[in-house]
Amino acid sequence: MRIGELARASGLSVRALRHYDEIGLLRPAQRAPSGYRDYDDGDVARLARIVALRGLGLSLDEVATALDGHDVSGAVRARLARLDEQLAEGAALRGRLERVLDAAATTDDLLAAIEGMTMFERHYTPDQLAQLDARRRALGPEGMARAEREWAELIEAVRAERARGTDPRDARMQELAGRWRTLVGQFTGGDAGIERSLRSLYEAEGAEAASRGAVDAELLAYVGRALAQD
Amino acid sequence: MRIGELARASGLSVRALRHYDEIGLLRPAQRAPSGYRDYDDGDVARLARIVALRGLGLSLDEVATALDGHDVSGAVRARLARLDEQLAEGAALRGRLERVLDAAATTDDLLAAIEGMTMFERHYTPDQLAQLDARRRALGPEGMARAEREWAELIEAVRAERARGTDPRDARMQELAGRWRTLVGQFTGGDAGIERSLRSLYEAEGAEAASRGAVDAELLAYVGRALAQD
DNA sequence: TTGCTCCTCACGTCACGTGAGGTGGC
DNA sequence: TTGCTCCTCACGTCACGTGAGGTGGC
Repeated sequence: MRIGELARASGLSVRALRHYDEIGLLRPAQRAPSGYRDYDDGDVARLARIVALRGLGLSLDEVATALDGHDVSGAVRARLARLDEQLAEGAALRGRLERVLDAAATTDDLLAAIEGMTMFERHYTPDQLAQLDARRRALGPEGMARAEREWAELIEAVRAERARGTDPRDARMQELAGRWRTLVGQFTGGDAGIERSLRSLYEAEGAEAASRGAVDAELLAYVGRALAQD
Repeated sequence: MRIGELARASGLSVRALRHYDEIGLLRPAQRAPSGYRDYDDGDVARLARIVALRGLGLSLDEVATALDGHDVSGAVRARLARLDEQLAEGAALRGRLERVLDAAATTDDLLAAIEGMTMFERHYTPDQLAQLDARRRALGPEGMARAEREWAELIEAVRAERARGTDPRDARMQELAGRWRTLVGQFTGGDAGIERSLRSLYEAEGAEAASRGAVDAELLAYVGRALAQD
């Protein structure tokens, strides 16, 4: 059997068969005096196994090892384990892509969202990220929009008091500090680990970057003084 | 900012940054007289976006196009579509791997199962494969074991009648032909498309290969004559 | 002068695809 | 002699890792 015939029969390219020869995976039984490769029945049978194992996503190296060492089922099990990892990673990435597209209308928003997400992922553990995500989903789109509005109003109100020079111990500021605590609690869900990660995020990245420009270090310090009054 | 510093800050390797320079993705703003790369704030900002988009699984080419053409969200959407395809393929492969491992105890069984599956996949459409799979799952493990036993007994009985020279029109063979029809019907579920695919499988691959050695062409012809009696 | 950081080649990776240039078989 | 099939190099792919051999900066 010549190489073109075997290629047609197997659905592989002639180049692929030459490659298998080069790396020693499938050496034809003979060479004609002209130099033509001559495959026999044993070669055809071996190729069938090669094609089968390749179809399961094994590398040529793994195929060679499996066929020669006869631990095919070990190789298949290893492949399954690897595939499961890949699928898990793929699913995680899919979630990220969808969240990014959800969060962003413009290109700048989108890049900001990606960068924010990356920053987030540096400071929260995968478990914590899953918790936060679950809480967001529980809120639903209107719930999230409401939370964002509440934060924006609260920050605006604090900024105004600060501009007026209100003392942090003043009753008006104490009321705002109470609302602040409630909203933070809504975010952390009262989880101590998430609180710690949140603090580390603000310390490492700075208030502006961590809040995506919503607050600055001075404003946060002012709120901090009001919170410290209780 | 020199290259080592930027590498530490970004978490990339020095080599990767040089590579980005080589392909024009991130050219440092300046070179020191010594030839040292000198990155400025703009470079750092661009790198942040590069890292962000790479983290979503875009190729460097796509990252460059997205950043220069400003269609980042298009690129992200395209990536999501590609990822969905990959995940679907991965899920299909996972199913194949599990079925293969389920079906096979020894290495030879396993290779036979893979080759049989590949042959199957050449003759049935994906929809038909899904139907067959659903029917198998509905049967459950005991159901499948029973069906296999029934086939084995039936084939043995037919072989015995043939060896004795029984006429296909004989009542004993007519009874066996009836059981044969029932079992085939159980497999095809009465679906005409699957019947056609089954026929094409046997014609193209031959009775022995198609039945994985359970029957040969002569036995099948003998049963065919009995079935033709009605 | 000694470490440290930087520089430019340039090969290797994986499984082939794609020519280029040449020869055997009917 | 003419197509067809085959042959052997050898480069290109993707995103770098990994030396080799050499030089600037404190």
